[in-house]
Amino acid sequence: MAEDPSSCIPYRYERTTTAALLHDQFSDLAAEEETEVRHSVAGRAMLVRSQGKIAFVTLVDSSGQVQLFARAATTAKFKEFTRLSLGDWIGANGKVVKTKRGELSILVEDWVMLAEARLPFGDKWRGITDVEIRYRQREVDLWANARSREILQSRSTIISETRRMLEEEGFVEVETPMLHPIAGGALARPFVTHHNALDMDLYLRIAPELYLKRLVVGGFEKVFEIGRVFRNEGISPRHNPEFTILELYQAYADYEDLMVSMESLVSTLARKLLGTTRIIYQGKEVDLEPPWRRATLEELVEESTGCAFTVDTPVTVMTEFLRDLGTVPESGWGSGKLLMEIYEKACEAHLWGPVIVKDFPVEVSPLARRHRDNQALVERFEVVIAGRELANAFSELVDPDDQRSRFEMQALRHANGDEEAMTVDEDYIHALEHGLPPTAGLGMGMDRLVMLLTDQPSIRDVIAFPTLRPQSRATE
RNA sequence: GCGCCUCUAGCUCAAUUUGGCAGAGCAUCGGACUCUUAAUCCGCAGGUUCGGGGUUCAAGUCCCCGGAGGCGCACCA
Repeated sequence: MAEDPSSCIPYRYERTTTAALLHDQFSDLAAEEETEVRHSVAGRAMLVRSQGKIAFVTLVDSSGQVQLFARAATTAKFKEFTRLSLGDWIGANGKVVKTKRGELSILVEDWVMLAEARLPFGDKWRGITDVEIRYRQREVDLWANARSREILQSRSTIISETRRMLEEEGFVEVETPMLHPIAGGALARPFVTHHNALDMDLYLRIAPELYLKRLVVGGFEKVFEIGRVFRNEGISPRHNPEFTILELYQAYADYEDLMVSMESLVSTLARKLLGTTRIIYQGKEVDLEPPWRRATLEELVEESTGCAFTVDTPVTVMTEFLRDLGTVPESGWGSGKLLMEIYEKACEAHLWGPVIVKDFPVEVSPLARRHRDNQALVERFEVVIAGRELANAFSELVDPDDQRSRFEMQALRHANGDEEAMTVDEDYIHALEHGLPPTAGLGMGMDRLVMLLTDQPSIRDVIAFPTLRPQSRATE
């Protein structure tokens, strides 16, 4: 039997405190004061300052950092201690003291190597900035750059707080299939995979929407799911092929109810995370304090273009206008799609928000219920913050016949080459025939919410392992 | 997919508008140092300047081809 080469590394280490706890408990210690309190800490040696017969190491753990103070006379394996590399994991034990300069420290008596960092970790002051390393070797980025850790920590907090708040409101968290026989619930190109035993193609889900509403049919009056969805589209600072979505459905409610829910959810998260609703995103202030501005899509289009376009505006007029904006409309686009395009081209990016944009054309909303006052529109709203769509919600379409004709319209487009269009989902229509009560539903991109609340310009910074082009052999 | 920009030591970056011996800080390695905070000081070592071709007496620098990445546009959340 070969000997375990890491036999000098212990299998466990019993630490008695963390960096943050030490600072909490011993902040009023005077400089040069030595306590009799003994503690064990563990973490990574980030800086080593060796000075002859004494040495200092800055130890970093997930809570923060604390200094280790070693003396040749009293510290075990002192010589080895002074030769620690940046990044080595160690456990150290000793009394809690403050140095002459007033730095809280563990006066190390005994310590043990927990893992060696064999590979270099970059500039100790500037960390790592090369995106190749930052994203491809995320473990290096995470410990070289404290901010990267903080962002992922915030992501975790945002998602768990969201979950907690929804549960408090009586929502039940559920899980629905990731593998769909029909990719539905959103307008997007899916990833295709194959099931061997059934010999059938399956699609990675582009949205959990249809299954969640089937659960409402089944009697779950308030459900939500926080999970990954997959869309086979380009990669950009705001798009990752897999991203995390929150979807929730509430029976007996309409889209007006969800506007209030959104305001409350997002502003509460901001207060929890940042202590304020007045946040800074990329140098500009956004005030998330409710109520948010509410305006219809048509109002906003008029505001930014000066033209009172509606779904009743002749197709030729809007086509002409879009051409002037530099967009070539496709032949199948009706007035609703054209209006939506004008909004997205001329309007959305300029809305700093938060703005609740409401009442969309029925043509671009195949799953939303018709507006109670205008049959050409649907009761749908999007939340726009910092020029980006953060959430999309509507009063759900509950009528199976209307749903079928909407699906058929989509299927026609799909047949004409629009790969993002839906196809007819008979199982879903069947479910609606069992009766979906009045229901409101919402989808929110959690990654974008994290970007907003952590002031990050790129979605890659809020995802631990973002999708990257495979590394080519040429660079290896 | 199209446009703009970037690539130099392990890391972070220099290398004059107008080509002239490829450098610094940190990290590594050797040494000094009993209160440091990116410790300091002395010393050693460290390079296919992304790859290939061209112009030139001379190319990191100029030109062409290719590669990798970033940003913007487009689709979406």
